[in-house]
Amino acid sequence: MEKEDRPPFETREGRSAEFKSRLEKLASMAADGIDAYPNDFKPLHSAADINAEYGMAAVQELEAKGVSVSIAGRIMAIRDFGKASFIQLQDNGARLQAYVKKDIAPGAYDVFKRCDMGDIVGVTGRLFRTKTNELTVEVQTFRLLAKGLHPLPEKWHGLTDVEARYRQRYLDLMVNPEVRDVFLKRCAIVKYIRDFLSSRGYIEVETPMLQPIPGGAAAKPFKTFHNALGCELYMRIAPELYLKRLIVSGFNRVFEINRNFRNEGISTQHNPEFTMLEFYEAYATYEDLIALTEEMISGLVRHIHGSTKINYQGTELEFASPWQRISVKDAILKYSNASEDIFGDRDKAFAFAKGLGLSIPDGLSHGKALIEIFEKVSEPRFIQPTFITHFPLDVSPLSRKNAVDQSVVDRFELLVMGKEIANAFSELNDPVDQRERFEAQMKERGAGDAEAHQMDEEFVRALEHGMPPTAGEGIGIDRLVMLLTNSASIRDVILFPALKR
RNA sequence: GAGCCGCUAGCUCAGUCGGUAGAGCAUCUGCCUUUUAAGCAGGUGGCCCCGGGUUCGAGUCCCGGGCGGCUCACCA
Repeated sequence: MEKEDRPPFETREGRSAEFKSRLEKLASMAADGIDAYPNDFKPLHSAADINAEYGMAAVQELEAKGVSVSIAGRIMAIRDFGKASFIQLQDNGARLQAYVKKDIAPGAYDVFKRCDMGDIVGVTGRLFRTKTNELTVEVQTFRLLAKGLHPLPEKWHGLTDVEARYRQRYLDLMVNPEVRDVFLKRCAIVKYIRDFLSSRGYIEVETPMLQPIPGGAAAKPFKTFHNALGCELYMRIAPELYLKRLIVSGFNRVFEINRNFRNEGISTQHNPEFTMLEFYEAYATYEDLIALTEEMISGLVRHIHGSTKINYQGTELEFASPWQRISVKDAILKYSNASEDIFGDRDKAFAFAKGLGLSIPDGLSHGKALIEIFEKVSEPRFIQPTFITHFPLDVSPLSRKNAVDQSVVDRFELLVMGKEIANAFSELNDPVDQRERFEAQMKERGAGDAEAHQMDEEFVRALEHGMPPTAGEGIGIDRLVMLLTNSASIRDVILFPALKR
């Protein structure tokens, strides 16, 4: 909409009575020469520090010391007594009460009377304890630092409308402390992982998000266009092929924590952009990564929860290692009445899959059919952390073949609550084999599999320069955070999840 | 993409059988100088998501659409 089409700011439709009343207070203060948005107030203390230092201090101790503080924060509650008021200030997630009395600081009181819930203010004064023993600042000076024009969500119920919480996440974070906690935990989780890998000699890198050929996973990409280059580019679906180029380059251990983009469905488990950790270690195998994964994640769970046991949506999960291991084949045999010959005979696999009610296109590869069967009969059964190993060759075009059974690869997926948390394999570093795998993928692409991997000549060329034997792994950070914060939806661990409009 | 559910005041929610649209909090006015969802009295505030239809009359019934949630499908 053009500016001219809009009614003036003050009278714009949809503005609440509160909004207008606050604008009037702004005007009244402007008339008195009070700046509603000054930037020269420097708080010397934080609410958290004051609580930590004096939260336990006795009344006599406070009075003897005469502790003066200056803090800033958002007014979250006002209890007004006419000529004195208690206000709750929220500062960086911590709260501290302040007491504003007319006779102590008449000027301050005059400004305060034109402040509202949600305004950000700065106060100075001495600490004391109220009758009910609450640590409180007796306000000597009071300044408005930023006027809020909208009322806060209701103080008791908070903001519960899910859509409003996602669209106006700042309000959600402001008034729902448990939401703030989720994102603080997310930060701690990512930091732990960074520190863990860094301490093992991994270097953190950033590789392209805009890629000419989207590779490293099977997924539908977002397409975009670069004007100056005059070419189509894709938002990455995985960083894998670039990280392996770095292993070729001589960085023996690299990792990246960053966004991937997949143009697919949205659900409680899927957001179009999501955060992935990928790490690659030269001279390691997928077996080494099993050990590393157990150590990293069980350590992480202990770090975040103080124990390796967590409760996720009513289910007890035990992360103390070692975790269960089972091959795709054994998992199918264990949880279905499949006969062993479905693994050697494509037609039998298809017949069995159809018997399960799976609709699989005729062109599908044998291995893909087996994975469909696995996902249907076995995957949901793995609640406790479990490594699923030895995936079919043709669903793993970037993995190294198993030395004993050439129909499977040296790969594992980590399942928790029946959901994939990690995916790792010994990397394919034979450029001839890699080219053949890509060619096989292109054939499947031609047969109608839009997610089959594309040929990436530049990547093969890098392998042709020699990549050391390497193992690599990807861990979905959002899903890991969901587990560790007991979140049912991925949107609860993403600050601004994808929404329409 | 399909099925189910939701959308009413700034927020949280009622709204019966189709008959003048409600409460609590917030806000405004008055009283109140130790409150803890402070209290008391009084007031303001509505595109009932949007568009059609049925009806004397629609927040309510019917049809279509929008946005969101959950489940399923796809995917990590």
